[in-house]
Formats: sequence, structure tokens, C-alpha cells
Amino acid sequence: MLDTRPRGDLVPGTLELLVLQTLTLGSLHGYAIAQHIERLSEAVFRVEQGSLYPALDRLQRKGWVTSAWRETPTKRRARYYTITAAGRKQLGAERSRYERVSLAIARVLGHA
Amino acid sequence: MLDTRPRGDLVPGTLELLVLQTLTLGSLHGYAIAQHIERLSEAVFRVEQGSLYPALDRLQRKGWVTSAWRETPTKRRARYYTITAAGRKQLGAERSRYERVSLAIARVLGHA
DNA sequence: GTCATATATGTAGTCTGTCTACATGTATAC
DNA sequence: GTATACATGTAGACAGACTACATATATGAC
Repeated sequence: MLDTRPRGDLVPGTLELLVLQTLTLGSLHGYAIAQHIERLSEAVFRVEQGSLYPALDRLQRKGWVTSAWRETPTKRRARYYTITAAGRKQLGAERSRYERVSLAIARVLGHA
Repeated sequence: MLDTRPRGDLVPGTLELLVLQTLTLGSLHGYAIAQHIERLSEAVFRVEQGSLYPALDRLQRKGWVTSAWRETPTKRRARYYTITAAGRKQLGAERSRYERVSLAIARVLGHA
């Protein structure tokens, strides 16, 4: 997910959090979700299709997002994803969980 | 690693960082490393043996730590791990990498 | 004396999630 | 016509963390 290869991964388990957060902006298709995360992270993250679509599948299976085919403003078919109520609840849980974890890491690293 | 089961993992890839950081305190055996991380994180992390020892093996294979059998103050045999110069360099790289990533996450989550 | 607990190390097998690489196709700009 | 951006997905590999197991000693409580 990171663009710092070799061995470019860190914070797996966070992709679902970032996707759910992104979907609070409204329904988006996969490509737009990826672009949004990349842009907001200032290109620290690169969301690969091989990570994104399986992640969207998982989110859907868990009932945290739903999806439907629609047409984009540029007339192409795309699958739009929408966060559900359960997804928002999950997002809240994951956000506070991330908060706790990053605080704990900060304590171990000594900048707390 | 986290004590928030079910599905208790987040920030994998961070264990090596935390271990290297802990070893800057001096040579320690595995059990003490785990205890230190758990204590400093205020029990947010639980370092399982099944994660710790493979991680220490990896760090050793990469040349970032060395180890030797010694006797503990309580007279038991234990393998003491010591960070190497290469390990310190790696630690620096991983710390700044973590910094970059957590900033990027903060931006996506909107608290930046 | 014996039992529980804390100390101490490790392995086997599983699972999850991410990655690379591939496969497919359309719309738009040049 | 051809390159690029848009758009979705799959297959297979791999890393890293997890659970559960196996082993063993020192200390303190009873």
C-alpha cells in the first residue's frame, strides 16, 4: 500500500478504516476511493487494485458497505459503494481503536 | 498482538520497530522485551511468544540484533538480544517511516 | 513436600491481508 | 490511430501475526 518499496507495507488492517472513512463523503466507486486516499495522504499511500477490491468485498460481506452499478459523470459503468449504518458504527470503533494503538506506539517510542 | 480480540491485530509490521526500540535500553531477553512493551503500552499490546520469537529470528537474520545465552539475575538461562549498529540505523529508518505513515493516516481521518 | 505461578524459550500450523502481475474494456484527448 | 486516464476484477505468492502446544526451572504459598 505504501510507495516505499522494497518491502513496502506497514499498517495493514488500516485499509478498511481508510475506505470506510472515505465513504463518509458519499457513495464512490473503487477508483475514486483509491484516488481520494492517495491524494489526502499526499501520495504516502498507494492503493493497489489487488488490495482495494478484495477489501471492498470483505466490507460488503460484513455488511458495512453496499454497492450498486451506476454510470459515472463520464458515462462509464462503475460500481458505487455506500457505507451502511453498521459501517458507520464500525468506523467509529476502528477510529478509536487506531487512536489507542497509535498512542501506545508513541509511548513505546518515547514521544509521549 | 493487541488485547482487543476478536480479530485482534492492527499495525503488524510494527513489532520489529517496537522490539528494536526496546533494545536501545540495553541487552534483554525475549521475555523481558515482551514485558517492557506491554508495560510501556499500558497493556494495549500483548506480545505473544508466537509473534515475538519469529520476529527476533528475523531481526537476527537481517543482522539487526545479535544474541547470546546468559544467566538471568534469577539464575535461569535466557537468550539476551543486543541491537547492532545496522539495527540502530534500521530503527531510525523505521521510526521516520512510521512517522510519515501515521501523519498520512491522520490526514485521511481528518484530524490533521 | 507439593502445587501454582512467574519466568523463560521455542515450534507447528493457520489465517488474514497485502502485494505483484495479469486480464479486460471504454472514453477522451491529441 | 494511439496513448492515457478511467474502471473492475482475479490468481497466486508471501509476510507476519495468531493460537495452541511442548518444555523446563525458580520461588513462594500452603
